[in-house]
Amino acid sequence: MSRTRTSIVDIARAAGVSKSTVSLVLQGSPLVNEKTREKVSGLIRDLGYVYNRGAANLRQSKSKIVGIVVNDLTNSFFAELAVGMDLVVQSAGYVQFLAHSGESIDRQRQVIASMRENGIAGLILSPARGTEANDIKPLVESGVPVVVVVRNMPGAKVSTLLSDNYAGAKVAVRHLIGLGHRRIAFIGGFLDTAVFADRARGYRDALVEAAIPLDENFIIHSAPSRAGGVAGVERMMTFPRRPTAALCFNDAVAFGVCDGLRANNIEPGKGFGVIGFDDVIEAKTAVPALTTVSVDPQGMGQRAAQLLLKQINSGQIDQETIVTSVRLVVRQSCGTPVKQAEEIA
Amino acid sequence: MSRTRTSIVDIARAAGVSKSTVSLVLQGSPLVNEKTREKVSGLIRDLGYVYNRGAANLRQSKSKIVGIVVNDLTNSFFAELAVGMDLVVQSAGYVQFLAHSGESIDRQRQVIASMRENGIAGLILSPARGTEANDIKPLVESGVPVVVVVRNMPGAKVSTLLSDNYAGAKVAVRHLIGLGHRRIAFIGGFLDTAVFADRARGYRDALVEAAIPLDENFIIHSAPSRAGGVAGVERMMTFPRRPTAALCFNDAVAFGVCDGLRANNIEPGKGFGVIGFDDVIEAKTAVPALTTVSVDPQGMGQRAAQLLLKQINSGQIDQETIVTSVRLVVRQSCGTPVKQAEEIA
DNA sequence: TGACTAATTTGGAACGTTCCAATTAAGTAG
DNA sequence: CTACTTAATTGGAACGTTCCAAATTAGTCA
Repeated sequence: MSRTRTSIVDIARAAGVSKSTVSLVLQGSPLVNEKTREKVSGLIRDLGYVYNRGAANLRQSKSKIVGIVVNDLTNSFFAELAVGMDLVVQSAGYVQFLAHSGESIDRQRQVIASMRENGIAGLILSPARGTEANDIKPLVESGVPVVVVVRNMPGAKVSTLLSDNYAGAKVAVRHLIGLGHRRIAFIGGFLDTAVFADRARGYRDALVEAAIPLDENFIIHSAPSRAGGVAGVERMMTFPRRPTAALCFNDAVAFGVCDGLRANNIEPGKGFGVIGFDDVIEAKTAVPALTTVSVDPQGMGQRAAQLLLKQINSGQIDQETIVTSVRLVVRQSCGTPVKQAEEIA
Repeated sequence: MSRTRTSIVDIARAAGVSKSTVSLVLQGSPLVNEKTREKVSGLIRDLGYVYNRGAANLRQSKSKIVGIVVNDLTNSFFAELAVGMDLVVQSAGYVQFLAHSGESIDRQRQVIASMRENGIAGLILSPARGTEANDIKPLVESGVPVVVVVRNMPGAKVSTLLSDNYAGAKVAVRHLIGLGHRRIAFIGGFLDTAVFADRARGYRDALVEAAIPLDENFIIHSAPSRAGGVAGVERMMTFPRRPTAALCFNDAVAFGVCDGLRANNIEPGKGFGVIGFDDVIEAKTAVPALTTVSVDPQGMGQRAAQLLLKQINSGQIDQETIVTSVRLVVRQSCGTPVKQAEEIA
């Protein structure tokens, strides 16, 4: 029950050696004699010493901490994204501050400031809606590498990791067209985001490509959540000539759409084709299993973290934009046979 | 593009004042003259000074960082739990290290060690399966307050926040019995957890209470996930005399059970009653809306964080165990009318 | 043995704060 | 003007590391 935690000099004193030597041992330096190393290591164990990384950080003015701010942790897409980051960050010997902005810009600003005070070596940001380049400008200018994921932030001098939303939407709609659908809706998503714009563009272009006239009513925006999907179906049901299939903004919306359809006695996959976007874990086990554009959130999180760590370690903060490719995973929510192999986009 | 970040002495020099004064300003001390305060504050803004909390922590040997380790962030129950904690932790001016153990004890041990080196003021742990009191003993003994949530850890000298799993299961089963069900299954969960034990006990006792003979086969354990729910139904379908309703280990399992039922052409809520546990966000919007035992994960996270902060601030680490009450939220997955009000347990 | 090289070890200074005791400045009462 | 109180300000030590230049010890060769 020692009141004050034992430090490097306590170890030094106990070992009859200088604090510098203990420090060398801690760093695994080859300069220290095998005998003394053993003695010191033993004492470190016995005295229950715990390294004070804060002190080290101060001295070296660098840290082994990265910040991660995610707009919505309760959305499994982002949760998985975070888990992917967690994985590589931990394994690289770093820890994360991981915070949830809840789509609040204020909150996001606050938490980034707080992380900055605590000395992060880098930041991964999945920005809240409406985030501007200015919001992270001071951080960026102070030389801390920043990686923006999922949503892009025009004007920000940072690296960005996006999924190929345009291509994904396009291939999904093509798939529906290939199955004979002509009246295809696009459901969910806020129109003020770049992600929405890209996916909607892919949707439109695929229709144009097949010479299918575009009905702007068929683009139904709503919250990008399960509830939003249900709401979208409600709206859709009021149309005189209803769509026969829908590409959904994301998987959450797609699940909501399935729920909504059932509430209207339409069985998803039978009377109506549903395609999601993201491929969250549940997409595979849901009934019907969801045909969706796989973004591999966990993999994306990993790549983002790797990108950040690369920049941290190299001291090089170049601003590359990486667009990761996506693939359509065909399952059962469009009524296609179960046995069909997963197709590559 | 200054290479070295500006510090308190830079401000002091610029203001023609001593670093001590600047420090006082930073702390909002009433001792400093209004004029100098203004001058200093102005320079702090202009020079883009950012407070180095690490240095302060070193001096004061305390920190404004708490650690949170969660066993599975991809499970929305835990994600919401984390969000609740995030909320109160941030608002109290703290930041969190938030990590995902993925049910790996090794990982958990590692990450806790790492957090310790980085100097956390307290830890909230939702332990990985099989965690032992020993795993956090050194931390606890060094005087860092620890709050364990959701799963309890016998033998650990820490505060614990649990939901009333026993009562929740009991009231749920009573509800099913009240609806006329006699053959009721309990699906999902690993049998080596205390949570499982408590819920199963509630299940059993409710049956006993109604003088319904217990069929041990009806306790079907499987992974506490959506996939586990599907698997549970598969098993159940092989029984000669099948249950007519099920209490599920958690909502994820319940959703899986619904999926599995549909795959067998049974409509949940019509031919079969389903009750979940937790009341995650999606429970309300799913179709059928899930009748479930509401644990209010977000609220629970908040309470856990409050408990921790209380201990941090008071320096008092008493080990209280709080069992939060739960309530049955009746929705549509047992076929009860939509209009029925939510009942209090 | 002496001189030289290689292998270890070691004092401080430094990182950016806080905090205490002490100093200086400004009022105030006699 | 002195003595005293109150208001502001300040230097320096301390927190636990790292890092550098320098010192010590051991080893080797002639």
